[in-house]
Amino acid sequence: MSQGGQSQSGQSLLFLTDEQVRKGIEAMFFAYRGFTADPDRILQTKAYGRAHHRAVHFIHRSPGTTVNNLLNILGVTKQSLNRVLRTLIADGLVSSTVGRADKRERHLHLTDVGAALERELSNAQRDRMRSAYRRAGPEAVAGFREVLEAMMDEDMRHHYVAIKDRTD
Amino acid sequence: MSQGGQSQSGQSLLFLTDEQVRKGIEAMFFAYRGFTADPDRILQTKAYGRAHHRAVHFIHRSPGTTVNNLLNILGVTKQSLNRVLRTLIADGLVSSTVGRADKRERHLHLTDVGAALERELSNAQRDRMRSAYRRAGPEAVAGFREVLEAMMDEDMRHHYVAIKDRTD
DNA sequence: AACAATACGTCAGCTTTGTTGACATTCCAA
DNA sequence: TTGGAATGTCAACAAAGCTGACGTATTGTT
Repeated sequence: MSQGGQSQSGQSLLFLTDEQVRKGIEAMFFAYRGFTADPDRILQTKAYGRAHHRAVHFIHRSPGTTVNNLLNILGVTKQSLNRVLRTLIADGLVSSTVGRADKRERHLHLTDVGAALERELSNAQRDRMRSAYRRAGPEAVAGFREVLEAMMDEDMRHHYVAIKDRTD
Repeated sequence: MSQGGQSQSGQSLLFLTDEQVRKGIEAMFFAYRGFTADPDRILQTKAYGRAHHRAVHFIHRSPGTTVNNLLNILGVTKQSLNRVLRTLIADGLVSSTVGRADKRERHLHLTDVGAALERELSNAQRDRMRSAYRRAGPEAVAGFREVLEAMMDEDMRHHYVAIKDRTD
């Protein structure tokens, strides 16, 4: 099942050798570092962290979303998210309004200041993504997305597809 | 520069709209969670964390590597890495031997027990990667890798390519 | 031989971001 | 109407990153 044996099994399966797969793993590791590097640099100057970025991103993405919904998307505990939301609300980047139908829920929106931060972070991250896309070309990008989608957990793919459908 | 305007600019640039790029960003986020989910589950049962996984992975990858070299690859401080290495060495998963040529250096190797853990973690992560590769197909995989490489920081691409050359 | 630089380890203390546990409020269904 | 489920908040703790300071052994330079 290891290196040597598989190299003889024809070209169509070559890309599935352990070595090839492991290289994909490392590519994922190094690329994710680059992926977060630019926003991280910006956040550091503002006493916020990656968790704040994620919250701001998905609130921008789905305005009026509830805490619970955000929880499911981000995959963290509500206590962990709450700490982040608390500072964002205190700093006036996010507004939390009691639900009309269900008063237990809080609906989250970005304020103008919050939207400005979101844009700054997005732009930095998008620039890198865009330049990677340009260098790799459209077909590579299609493959990139296909593999990423196949790599997600079922439930997350659902979130991703839901989002995709809403805005495509 | 936003959604509406770009959709008219011809098919060859369509994939560069803000929306398309943002979707790539979210794909990256969700996929990375899937990417680490399986090893994380295993690690949790053994009182180790993702940091231990990374150390074990790269020691397996480059047997005999020095602490300093590992530091550069992982992009963390020596204090942070040291905490992890200390427990791995104490638990008998990693051996640290004084360098022959330069006695200041410590060369790191996995013990049999360490190699066994590495295999267990790798297998879990590779299984997911392999199945994603299968579902997406060879061309998608090539594109996947191209985009990831283009997304890395320069210095990290160097590490990645160096590794790639050694084993291809 | 003396001195600076390098490689590694460690201590102390702080930050971010994850966790569990306890609790208040609100809604809904028996 | 009352008890359970759901939503959200507060408190305390853990993992893993960080900076800064320092000690020791070794190497390289002058």
